[in-house]
Amino acid sequence: MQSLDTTYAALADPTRRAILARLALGDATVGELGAPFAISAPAISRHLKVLEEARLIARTRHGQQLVCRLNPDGLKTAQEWLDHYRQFWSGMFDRLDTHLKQNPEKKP
Amino acid sequence: MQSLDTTYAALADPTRRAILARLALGDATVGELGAPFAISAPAISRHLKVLEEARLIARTRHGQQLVCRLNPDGLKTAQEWLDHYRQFWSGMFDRLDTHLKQNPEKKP
DNA sequence: CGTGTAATTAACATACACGTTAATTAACAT
DNA sequence: ATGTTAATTAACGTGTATGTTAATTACACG
Repeated sequence: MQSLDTTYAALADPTRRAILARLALGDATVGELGAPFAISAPAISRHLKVLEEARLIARTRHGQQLVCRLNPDGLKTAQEWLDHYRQFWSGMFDRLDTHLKQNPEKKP
Repeated sequence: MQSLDTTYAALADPTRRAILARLALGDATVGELGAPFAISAPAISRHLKVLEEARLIARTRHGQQLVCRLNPDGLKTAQEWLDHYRQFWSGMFDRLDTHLKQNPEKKP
């Protein structure tokens, strides 16, 4: 995948965002990532699968353990879409500001 | 609301992103927004409600019609969270780059 | 006041998201 | 081989998301 759908859907879950926040501090195994949460290992495994399919993380085997690492690809996708509209909104504010300065003290 | 959950969940739906893209071109009524889509008016209405609760749009009555307008609040929320991690990832790439330059031509 | 148009809410069907426990695969140790 | 640990897949329950059609509210107009 890696569509915007899967990326934003992945980010919509607080557990998955917490996992990403943890990974921002450094790579971690699946077990380490799941430890802070009060949910079962299979639940964590599915969250990681969602994050992987959204290209937000990547996993590599290290002997018996799977080490997880952040992957910028997915976030870049999400951010590029947002940036497109941020630019528009900046323009919108500028025009509003200009308009108010040109038509001061006027009642609607 | 206006939590990250609701914001990203709102962005995860392609119909809602298309509505936002349309609104970036200018304000529009509910009817105008729904016209391009092959889904019923109630479905559009619920999409707009989701976008409104995520603070991605705002609606105001204009006589018989409801005019929809983009609202930067929700997107700012989403973008601030992403920006936090973009900074981290930039750092990650810089460190990787530095490492490769300091240890050139070395096999893993 | 009655009629038409814009939009929402109500009631319902169906699919997917997220959690559980139990069973399975993979890697390592004895 | 046997057992242990790490992690996933299988099977299932339940709530929420998304769509439908039918009914309802809000406004405008003659």
